[in-house]
Amino acid sequence: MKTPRPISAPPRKRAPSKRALATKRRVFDAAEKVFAERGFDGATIRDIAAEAGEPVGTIHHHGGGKEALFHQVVARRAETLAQLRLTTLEAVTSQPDHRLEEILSAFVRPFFDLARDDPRWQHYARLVAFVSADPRWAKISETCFDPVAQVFVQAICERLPQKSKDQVAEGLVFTVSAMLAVLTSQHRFDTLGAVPAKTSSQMEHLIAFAAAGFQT
Amino acid sequence: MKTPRPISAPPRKRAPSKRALATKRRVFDAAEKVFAERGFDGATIRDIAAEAGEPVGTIHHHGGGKEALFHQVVARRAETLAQLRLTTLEAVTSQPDHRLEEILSAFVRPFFDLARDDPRWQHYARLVAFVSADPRWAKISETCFDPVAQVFVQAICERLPQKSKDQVAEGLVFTVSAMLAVLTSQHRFDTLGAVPAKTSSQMEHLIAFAAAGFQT
DNA sequence: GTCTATATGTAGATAGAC
DNA sequence: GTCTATCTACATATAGAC
Repeated sequence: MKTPRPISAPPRKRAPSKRALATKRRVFDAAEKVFAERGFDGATIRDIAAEAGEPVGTIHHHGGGKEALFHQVVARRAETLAQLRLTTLEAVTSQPDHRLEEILSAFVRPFFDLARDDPRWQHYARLVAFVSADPRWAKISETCFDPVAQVFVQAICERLPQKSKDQVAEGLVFTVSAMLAVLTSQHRFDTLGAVPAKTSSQMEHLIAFAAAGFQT
Repeated sequence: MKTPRPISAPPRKRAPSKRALATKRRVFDAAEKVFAERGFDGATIRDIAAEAGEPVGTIHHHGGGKEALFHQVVARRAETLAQLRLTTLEAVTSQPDHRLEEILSAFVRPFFDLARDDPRWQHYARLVAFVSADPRWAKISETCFDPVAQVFVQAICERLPQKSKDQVAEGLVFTVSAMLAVLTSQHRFDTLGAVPAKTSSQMEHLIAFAAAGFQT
């Protein structure tokens, strides 16, 4: 049972100061970058501390241990991404004659747009790729990303009534895999293709590729 | 300059005994499994030793250090996979009216077939997924997998003359990403779809999906 | 909240007996 | 080739001064 806190008594936990919040943000940004570059096991608290310009103890204080820090860093931007995807989808599906490409774009494009200019979102994309690939983090995926994916599966099903939910889910997994490759594995394209490609056009190509695949 | 070894002098390196070769194979199989489950940084020499049922020193003796061991384990099965893909492709392109699906199948199917019954090839698939995703191992990908991928890019280009090499390379990266997802991330499909899907049908769906994407 | 110092465990690697 | 014992380094985590 929760006991309400008397107005005059000292709060159990004071609101953090502006300075403390700024420190925490620096710690999280640094963790995001280091985890993205080296993965969970390859990253060390000391690397993160050096990147943040903070002593090692501070990382533990704000992160609550390596694994808790990892969880929090992944969850931190998930809500922003989810909202952006859902409002974009809403704008599409409110049109009676919307196209499949627009639905897929609502899923893929927000992530590209965020990552295009902000290096922190580029780090986050790499982090998401790690989380998606490793069964060890399946629980994080389920809470942070699957609910929105389910909404998109539903939207695609309504647009393609002849397809089963399983077929659509399958196609979305294909699409997400390719999306993460574009966001995080530029080197793969550069070694196979003739000229280095631009991410923005890759995104358009991916949407067209996937739309054709879904409609098979 | 190489000095030829006189027939009567002792060789610099004796041929390994049958027993030594068997030990080495056990070490590599164990390393393959542990690296696949935990990634390079998450795996430890001691885990590998325990899995192989060998003392720690033996792992170093046959592997030559953690990173060298990793390289060797990835390279070990690459040649088998490459040959199987190339001969399958050969059989397809020797037919004058072959279909795009058959080319893609020649790339995707051998890996599925090997992994279907042999757990060691399943481990290897996970390992390849790790290697493909991490820029840190880009050099390994370039030597082990890119040459064959180039051949397939060429074959697809000849089948789709209206497409540029870059477009085809892009599509193949999309396809490889999705293929590795099917081979290694069954949990992704299970949480999104309604019923757990079978890998073999997923492979067929992937080929159809990708073929439609290429022909857009 | 911040920082220093330290406790405790375990990593990769090797030397040398067998 | 195989195995035991050990070296050295660095990991996470925490205790306690400020």
